[in-house]
Amino acid sequence: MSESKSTLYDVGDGMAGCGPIFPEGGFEKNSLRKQVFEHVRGNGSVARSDIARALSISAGSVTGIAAELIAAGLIQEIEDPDREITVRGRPPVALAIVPDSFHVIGIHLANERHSAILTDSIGTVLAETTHSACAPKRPVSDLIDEIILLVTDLLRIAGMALNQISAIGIGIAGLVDHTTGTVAWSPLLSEANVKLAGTIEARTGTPVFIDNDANIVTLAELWFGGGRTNSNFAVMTVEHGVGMGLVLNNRLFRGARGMGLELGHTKVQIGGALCRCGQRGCLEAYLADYALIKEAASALDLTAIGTEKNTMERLSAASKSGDPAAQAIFENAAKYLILGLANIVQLFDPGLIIVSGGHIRYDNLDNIDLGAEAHKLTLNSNINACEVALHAWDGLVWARGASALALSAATDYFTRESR
Amino acid sequence: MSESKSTLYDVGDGMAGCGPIFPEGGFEKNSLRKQVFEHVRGNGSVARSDIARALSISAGSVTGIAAELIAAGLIQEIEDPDREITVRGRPPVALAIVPDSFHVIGIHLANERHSAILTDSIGTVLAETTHSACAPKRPVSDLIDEIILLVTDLLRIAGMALNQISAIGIGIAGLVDHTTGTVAWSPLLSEANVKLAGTIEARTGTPVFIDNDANIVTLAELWFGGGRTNSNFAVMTVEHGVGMGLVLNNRLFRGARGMGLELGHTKVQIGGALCRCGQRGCLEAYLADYALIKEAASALDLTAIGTEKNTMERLSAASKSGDPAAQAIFENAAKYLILGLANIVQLFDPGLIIVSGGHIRYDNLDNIDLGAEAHKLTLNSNINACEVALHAWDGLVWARGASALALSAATDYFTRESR
DNA sequence: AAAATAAATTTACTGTCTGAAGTAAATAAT
DNA sequence: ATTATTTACTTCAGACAGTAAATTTATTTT
Repeated sequence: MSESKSTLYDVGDGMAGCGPIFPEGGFEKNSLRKQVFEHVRGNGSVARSDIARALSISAGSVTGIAAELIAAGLIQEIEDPDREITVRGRPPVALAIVPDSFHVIGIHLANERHSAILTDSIGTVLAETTHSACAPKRPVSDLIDEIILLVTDLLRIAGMALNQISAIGIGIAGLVDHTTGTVAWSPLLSEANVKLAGTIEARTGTPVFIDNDANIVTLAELWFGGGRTNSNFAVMTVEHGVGMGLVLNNRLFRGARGMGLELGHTKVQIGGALCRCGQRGCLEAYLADYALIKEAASALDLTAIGTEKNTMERLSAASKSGDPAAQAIFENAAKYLILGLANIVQLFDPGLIIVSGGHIRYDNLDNIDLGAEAHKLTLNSNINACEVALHAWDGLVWARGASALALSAATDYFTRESR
Repeated sequence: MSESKSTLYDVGDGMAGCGPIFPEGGFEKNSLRKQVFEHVRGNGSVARSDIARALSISAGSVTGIAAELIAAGLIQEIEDPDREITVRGRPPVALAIVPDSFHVIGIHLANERHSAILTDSIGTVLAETTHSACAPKRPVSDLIDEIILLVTDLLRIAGMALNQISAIGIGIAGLVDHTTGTVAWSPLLSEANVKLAGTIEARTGTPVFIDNDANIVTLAELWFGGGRTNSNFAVMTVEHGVGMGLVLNNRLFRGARGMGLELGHTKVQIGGALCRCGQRGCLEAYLADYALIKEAASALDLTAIGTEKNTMERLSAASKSGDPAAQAIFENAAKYLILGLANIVQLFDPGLIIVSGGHIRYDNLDNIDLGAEAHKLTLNSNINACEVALHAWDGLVWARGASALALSAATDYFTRESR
């Protein structure tokens, strides 16, 4: 029975390349062109012979595909930076992504503020901007104007034009159908079933892809975070609400009908605490920021002063300075966090759960071995315990995740068959 | 917002063919050979031109593939049974599976009795047998002897030899890793981490595939039950324990590491009722047969007389004849059943949940609109309500599901590329 | 009998990938 | 210095899956 542990990742992983690193000989049905491109991107710089070995394909194929990708301006031969150990034989020639072969934009739309970044083809952020957004529940046309403003601003900062952008990824809170590009419902919109992707696509002439909050955080982990080296992992987000995302086989799992994975609204108590969704016993009602604030309002005198973030900070400070009521609130929340983790393990059995979000800055979670605690609540016949990691991102997570959405689409486009 | 409903399926669906029916133009990456074979099997009898249209492939490919499959003895041209409406043009020639092109065996191993069936390539049961099994926790060698006995018996009844069997599927309670063919833990075995598939394979010289209880019930639904026409559905089983299975895109979902989907041990109450797994608050502890029997023992005088099945029948009879304590027990269980359904909807959002098991014969569940009740416990922004169906199978479900496991493997083998 | 129609087959062709043979560029041994 | 060895890369014929279009086949309608 292996050990479980909680670790706190730094932002970024300091590794070469970006994007998921596919395990050796992954049984992808993808075209070799895409596999080779992704392998180069994932590893930073690799020789043709390494690619052939890693992907178990013939050397001849690699030569041909590399030639095509070089001709298309997507990859290039480089001087191998870390090459000293001279062995016999013809020295390998390292291949690397041409960073400015294409560019994408990632946008996050939220209640208080929108953020957007512009990245090159390896995900390096070339420009970023944040606009405050205070009007909740606006009509679509207003939101579209805000998006266009973000894009214009970003392009101005980067000194680029719209036609240099290959794809735009958008993350938005609510129920989003990624495949159709529709927002079924969002706290930001007064209308329902909005074909947001299509509209922005028409306005910008650029392919647009949208997904919900939890999925883009998960994509951020897969492309730039602790999930890069894991083929299978879950992400649990604790913020204003509670969400989750799942990566299976290096791919974002979107469930049967694109919805689902609403961990925050699974019931953990019959007739339990009242949730903002109007029902009782939702996990969120015991764990999310708004639930803690509600408790804080009755237990302490932190009544409705300042923003949610501000209140959480004060509650956290009170807890850390020894206030028993504040401590009790966090302790109770931790219990339900562990219960949520245990249920994820029981249902999905991922090897790793990344707990992501600003929340974890407040609780004293570093003192708790979340993995071990969750393991206590799962069938002990579950031989391989699940690792639990905490990951405190900065405010750009969502925009980065959204850019991953765009990067992935652009990759598909540029490496598609029979060009 | 669409209506939700509960329906009670009859055993079998009375449709032609067997196996999942893939929706038109499904984006399978499978070889055309397999797609064509599965389309013919799923539809009973189809013309070449229909296949080409349904799968969006060229008529030429169908001709070639059909020729190969006919040469291999897998399919044949038949007189179209229901063909009267004569239209202009060359009449289509119907293709159908050759039923005795290959045969498989499906075995279910359980505490009280083992069952096994022998089927042809379209899943028609040619022979069945049931052996009582009373020794719990035996060493592997004993279980293997029992399996060999089942197989020998079955072959004798069918008048066939082992070398005429293309694959054997085995379903067993416990934690099973389908990919490696290992039983990590089972209530039937005194040992752990048993390489059961490999051992039986060596003994019989036939490919063997194993999976757990819940997955083979799900396979039975996918191949022979109400799930055939649904690409995405979940199965919830309520028996001695509570389990679930999930079909995504016509394929059994086995999660990240082959384990998972342990719905019965997700926690629905912190510090709740004691479960047989030793923990508190598991869904199973409120819903499974053993939990109800435990309650019945204290509320009524049904103390430990007779088998579990017997006790459940008496409890059910008491409830139906108006005993308030018995009724209260079932009412409480129904609440947790609905909670379980709601959590499945919230996490997986399948279009259909099939509640499968003998349990549903006892409760008065036909009076409850489970779909509507579960929908009350989910986010109402979940636009498409989930249908809930009850399916009372006979005792051969598991053996049928196990045979589907074998059928699917045999199909892969016979339709594989470059034979 | 001829025209129309639909099904099935044949044929030429495309794109992807492999395997084997050959070329290039370095180090090691003599 | 020359030759052998080793490894990286390239070239090319060919297998294979699949398509699209022309052709043949079988039937009904006129």
